[in-house]
Amino acid sequence: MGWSDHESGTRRGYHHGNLREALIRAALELISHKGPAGFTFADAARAAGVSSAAPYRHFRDRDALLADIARLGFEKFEMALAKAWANGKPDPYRAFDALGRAYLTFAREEPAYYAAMFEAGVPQDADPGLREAGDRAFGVLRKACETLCALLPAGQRPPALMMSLHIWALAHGIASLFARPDPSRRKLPMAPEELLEAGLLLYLRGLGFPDAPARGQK
Amino acid sequence: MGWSDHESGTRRGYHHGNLREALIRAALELISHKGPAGFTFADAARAAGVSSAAPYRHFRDRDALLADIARLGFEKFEMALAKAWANGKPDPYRAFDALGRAYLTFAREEPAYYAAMFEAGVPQDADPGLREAGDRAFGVLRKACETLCALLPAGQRPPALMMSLHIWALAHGIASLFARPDPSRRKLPMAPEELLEAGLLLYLRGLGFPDAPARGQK
DNA sequence: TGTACATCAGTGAACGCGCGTTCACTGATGTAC
DNA sequence: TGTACATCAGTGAACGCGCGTTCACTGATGTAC
Repeated sequence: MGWSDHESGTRRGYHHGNLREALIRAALELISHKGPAGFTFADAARAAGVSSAAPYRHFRDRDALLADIARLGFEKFEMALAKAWANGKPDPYRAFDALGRAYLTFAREEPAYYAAMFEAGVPQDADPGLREAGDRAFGVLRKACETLCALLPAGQRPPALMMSLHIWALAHGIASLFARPDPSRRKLPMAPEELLEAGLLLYLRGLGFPDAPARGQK
Repeated sequence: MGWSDHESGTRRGYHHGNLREALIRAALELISHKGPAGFTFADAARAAGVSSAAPYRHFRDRDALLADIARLGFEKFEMALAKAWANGKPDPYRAFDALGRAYLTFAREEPAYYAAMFEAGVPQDADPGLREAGDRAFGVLRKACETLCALLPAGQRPPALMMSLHIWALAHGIASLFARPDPSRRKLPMAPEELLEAGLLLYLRGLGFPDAPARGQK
């Protein structure tokens, strides 16, 4: 033990220097291996290389740590979705497709964040800013739906809020049933991304959007 | 304690007589209040009014109890879905709508079963028959999709498997995001049932099914 | 119908364990002068 | 530049608690004869 790198999250001397972040990283690691219910405050302290009393300097209790992880997760999620959406570039349909893929990629590559955000049962008001962070992430999806809706002739535009809730539910359903690295997930005869893409395509068609081959002709 | 009713799950004398069922009921009660992670074997024993060693006569451990609950849940779920589908009566569209409603009703009214089935992380092979029970429940959905697909002209029929996976994901997404009695659920500007119904309608339209008003004319 | 006996499904005491939490403490850091 | 001091972020020992699990046991039930 002893002296070691600041960024790795391990000890640096008597003062850790970065314990808050180290605890979060340790908790993420534990959650991704054992589920959100399968980690304890003591576990996180041990993994960070500090005594079991040290975490209390940074978090009121285990729930506060989980809520913080959920909030951070929504912030990262928002960034990932916004990057994929890319303000609707190169065109709204392609950007929308990328958004869907980004959703599943996040769920698969950040299962610990995803679990803290959606499955750990963290109350929405557990952390000031948790709900806001969640709303901002959802906002990216909603903005994308608004942009798409605006492509339809006025009078044929569906409510963007309803549309974004449908998309969110479909993506979340696919992510939690089929795209999680978890022993309880279901097997699938196709990639989750393909399933989502096909679902989005059909849903958009139902809303009156032109089919993909027809888009180029516009 | 002493003598009491057999069916209520409480004691009847030295021998409980119905302990296995009583433990399951106690666990369901605990899960619905504290989540699948929030109950212990000892809790269940206490709630059933027996010593903490008694459950070992009926279940290998906590996980075996949870797996049994998940299996029972899938069996009840299958029955609820099959009843709603009613073999496609009075007509496939109406039956399909009822199926969607039944999905959300189950998730809302049996949150403990639903959590054990989908959120407790119970491995698919934890219990002989767990996967089979899940497959049978899914089978109802798939059968309904096949029936609907058969209404379309040959050559325009989507793969029923893909269709049923989309429906399942959408229903599960709505159920777990919006329809659970849980402090972490999101608020919604409409009833989950309406959201699902609208989503199904749009999805079916995307697949080429005629709109609802047009169906009566067929 | 009665008796002996096997089996079953409970008891309750005990154990080790790890968690959450508190506490007085102490080493390290930053700052006023 | 040095010194005194306040503050911060850790330690480690201790505690009570409840869980999981085992064990010898015992009361109740069912059955053979």
